[in-house]
Amino acid sequence: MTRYGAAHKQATRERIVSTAARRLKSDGVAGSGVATLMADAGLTNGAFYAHFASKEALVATVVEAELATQCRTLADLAPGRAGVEDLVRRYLSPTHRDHPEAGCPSAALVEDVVRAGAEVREAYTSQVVAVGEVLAGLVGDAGPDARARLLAAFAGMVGTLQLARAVTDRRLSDALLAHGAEQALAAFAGPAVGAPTSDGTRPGPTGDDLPGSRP
Amino acid sequence: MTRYGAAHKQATRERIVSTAARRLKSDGVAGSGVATLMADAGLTNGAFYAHFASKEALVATVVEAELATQCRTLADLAPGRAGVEDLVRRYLSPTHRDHPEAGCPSAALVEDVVRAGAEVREAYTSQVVAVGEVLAGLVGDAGPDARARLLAAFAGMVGTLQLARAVTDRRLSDALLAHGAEQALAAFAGPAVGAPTSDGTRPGPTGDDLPGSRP
DNA sequence: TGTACATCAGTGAACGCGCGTTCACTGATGTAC
DNA sequence: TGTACATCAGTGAACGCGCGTTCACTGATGTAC
Repeated sequence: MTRYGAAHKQATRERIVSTAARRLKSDGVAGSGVATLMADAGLTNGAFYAHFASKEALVATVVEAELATQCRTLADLAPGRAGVEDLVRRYLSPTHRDHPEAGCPSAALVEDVVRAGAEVREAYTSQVVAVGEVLAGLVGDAGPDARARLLAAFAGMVGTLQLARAVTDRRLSDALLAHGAEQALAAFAGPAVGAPTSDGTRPGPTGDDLPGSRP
Repeated sequence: MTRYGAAHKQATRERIVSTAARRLKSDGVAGSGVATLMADAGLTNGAFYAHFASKEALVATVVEAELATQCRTLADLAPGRAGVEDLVRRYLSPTHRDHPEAGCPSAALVEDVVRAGAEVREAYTSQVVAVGEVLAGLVGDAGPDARARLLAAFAGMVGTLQLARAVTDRRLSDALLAHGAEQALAAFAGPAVGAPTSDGTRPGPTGDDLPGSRP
C-alpha cells in the first residue's frame, strides 16, 4: 500500500506549490529554474517530475492555487463600501508594492500568463472569473455585467501596482498608489458615477451603487 | 575616415532597435534571444556587440525609445476631452489588445522592467515622467500632482489591457476593455469626481476638470 | 516481537540544448596617389 | 582614370553556463509472516 503515510507525498506537493508561488511571483517564470524551485522546498531537482509533468504544469497549478487563495481572501472582506475601501487601501499600499512574493499573483505574473501556453492561460481565466464573482458579491451588484465591470476596476489596480513597482522614484511611486486608490474607489463605486453627462451635470448614485461615505 | 558613408552604422543600430522593440514587446525579454533579435534586423548574432555593450543595454535603449515615441504620439492628440477620448478608445481597443508588438511598451514590458537592472529601470522611470507631463498638457491640468494623477489613470489602462490579453475568453476580454474605457475616462476627467462625499452627494467638476461632454 | 522484504519518494549525475558573449576572420567600402 | 591599400561593419564558429528533463540508484518506510 502507501508508504510514508497516506498524506506524505501530497504534503510535499503542496509545499512545492506554496514555495514556488513566492519564488515565481518574485522572480518570474523565466527567472525561476526548476532546481531553484525545488531547493526552496528543501528538495533536489530530480524529485520534481514525481510531482509535475513539466514546469508549465507547475506554473498552471501555482496560478490556479494563488488566484483561488485570493478569492478566499476577498470573500472574507466586509460586504459593501467598508470592504471595498479595505481592499483598495491594502492592495495599493507600499507594503504590497514592496513584497511581490507575498502579493497579488496577477500583478506579479499577468505578463507571464499572456506569454504562457493554453494550460496556464485557461487556469488563469477560470480563476479570474471567480474573482469577478466574489467582487460582485462584495459590492452587492447582481447586474449582468457586474463581473466584467468590477474586474476592470481590479485590473486598474493591477496596472497601478505594476507601474509603482517599476518606477525607481519612490515619491512618484507613492503618489501613483495614492491616486490609483482614489480612482479605484470611484471605479468600484459604480459605472455611470464620475462621468459627466452631456449637459455637464453629474448623475447621482444608481441602484447598483454602494451605500456609504468616504472620509 | 568613416567607411560605408557616415550614417551607415547608425542606421543599422536604429534598425536593430526598432525591430527589437517589436520582438521584445511580443515575446518578452527572456523570450527574445540575441541571435533572434539580430536575425529580425537581417544580421547575425556576432554583430550585436559592435552596437551594444550587452543585451541589457539594448533593452534599456528600446524601453527609452519606445516610451519617447509614445510621448510623441500622445503629444499629437487634440487637447482636452476629445483627445482623451481618442486615447482611451484606441488604447483599450481589440486591435491594441491583439497586437502587442505594435502597442504600448508599458503594457508589454512593465513586468520585465520591474525585474530588470538599474539601467533599464531608470530609463523607464525618466520616460514615464515625460509621459505624465504630456498627459498633463493634454488635459490642461497644471496642478502639482497632475502628473501622478494622470499616470495613475494611464496605469489603470495598462492593467486592463494586460488582463484583457491574458484571458482566453474573448467575450470577457471585450467586456474588460469596454468597462475599463469607462473607468479610464472618469479617472482622466478629474480627482474628486465620482467619489461620493461623506453626505452622499457628488461634487461637481473642479477647475482642473476637462470641459466637454460624453455621448 | 523480530526479521526479510517490497515499495517508492527523493537523490544527484548526466543528457542535449539554447543562451549571452567572444573572437579570428572576411570582404565591401572609400582613400591615396 | 586605375590600382593598391587601410578600414571596419558584419560573419559565423566557438566558449562556458544554466536550463528543463531523464534515469539508475538509494534508503527510509510500512508490511508480511
